[in-house]
Amino acid sequence: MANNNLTNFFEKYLTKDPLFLNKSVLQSSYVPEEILHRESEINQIANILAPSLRLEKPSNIFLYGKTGTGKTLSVKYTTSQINDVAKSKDIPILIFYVNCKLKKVADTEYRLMAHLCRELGKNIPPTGLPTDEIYKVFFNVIDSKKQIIILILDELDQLVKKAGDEVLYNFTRINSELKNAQISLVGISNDLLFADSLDPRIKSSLSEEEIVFPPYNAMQLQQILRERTKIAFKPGALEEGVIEKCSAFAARDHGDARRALELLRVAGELAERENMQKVNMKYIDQAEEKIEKDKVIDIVDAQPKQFQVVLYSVLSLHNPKNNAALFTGEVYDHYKKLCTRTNLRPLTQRRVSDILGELDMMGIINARIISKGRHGRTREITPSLSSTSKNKVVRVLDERLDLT
DNA sequence: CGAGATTCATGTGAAGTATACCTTTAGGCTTAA
DNA sequence: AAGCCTAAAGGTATACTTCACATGAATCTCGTA
Repeated sequence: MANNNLTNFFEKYLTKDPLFLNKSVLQSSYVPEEILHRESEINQIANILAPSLRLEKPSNIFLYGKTGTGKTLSVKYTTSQINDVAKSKDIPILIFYVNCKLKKVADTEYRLMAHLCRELGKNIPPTGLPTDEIYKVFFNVIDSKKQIIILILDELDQLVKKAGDEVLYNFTRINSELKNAQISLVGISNDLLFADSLDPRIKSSLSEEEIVFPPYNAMQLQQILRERTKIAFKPGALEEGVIEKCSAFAARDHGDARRALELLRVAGELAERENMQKVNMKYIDQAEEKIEKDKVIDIVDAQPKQFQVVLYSVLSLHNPKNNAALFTGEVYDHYKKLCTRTNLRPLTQRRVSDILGELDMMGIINARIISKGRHGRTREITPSLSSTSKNKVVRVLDERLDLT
């Protein structure tokens, strides 16, 4: 009879009136027909990249701006237009988009190059080849004919932080060795101070042009949301004031449009699940919470086991009542105990120290290095999670780790 | 009382190791003439 | 004799370990007011 219930459920589900017309419009990968409030930035990018259509190498560009200010969107939009023109006129332009943040895709020099070569149809093993070998492959494929290559490196700061700036140096240098093709780089970073940490030579050649993306304000966010909801939702599916609230939420911290859209989408999903005819305010609050939780859990889930154990150690030692900071030593001791309990070979403190640093970079914990004077130096660690998502993370980790 | 010297608990950089994976090469076996 | 397969050799990237040295403010020491 459980089956009957289910069939019932599904049948009912089908007869239900969906709130959404086209949910994909709210996803961050969606590129709308018209991009609001970014005309001047798009124009600049277009101007800079336009020479590529005449097979001249465009200047390298560096784009800055906080998350969700439309950097990626603007670049993708402009380059896809270029691509269209190039296709129709048979101009040889190759455009690559690489997100350097994705682990296992482009977080080291080798992996970035391997990824690019694979895009070009070459089969590159995940390890084993010398890095210059990969460069050679890349070089040869690219230089096989006259063409312009536009290489977009999103979240470039992540790559440089992990792999150093040599990669960029190689890219800027490679142009002088190419006989036929030319590469231009489009770097995207949401860390405004990032460029200062680069080698000055690299910095000057990489940021021949610079564009800064300012955050959207609440009014602009509202317009953006309105445009998208027209396509995404059934007319009248949103209660009065919902859009305003979403944009206010997102404008509060640095005008993040991606966040506003996600908020709206998740709120809609929650409302639909509860068979509501309209999305009202309370779902936005719920959505806010759900998004944070899901995001963290996705990240945590994708981590290697050792990272999870270290995180688990931090979370279980942490006392939410007094929110006292933890120190590396205690975390490590507890971690070792956890390892024997889960039959895992413990890593050295050296490594755990690095792992804590990486967890900090991911924003799951806060780790600040302090000196306690006579009592040495250590990291001062607190989890940076709301208590609900912390509990959920602990539960997920429990499940993951106890199996062994 | 205050300027240095000391000290502690880790941070951090460099170099080394283990593992997993790659290509190349040489030897041995099979096959076809 | 040519062709194919296999295993060994030689090479690399990555995650981790080992070793050694660096840090930086609380605390101690000791000379001086």
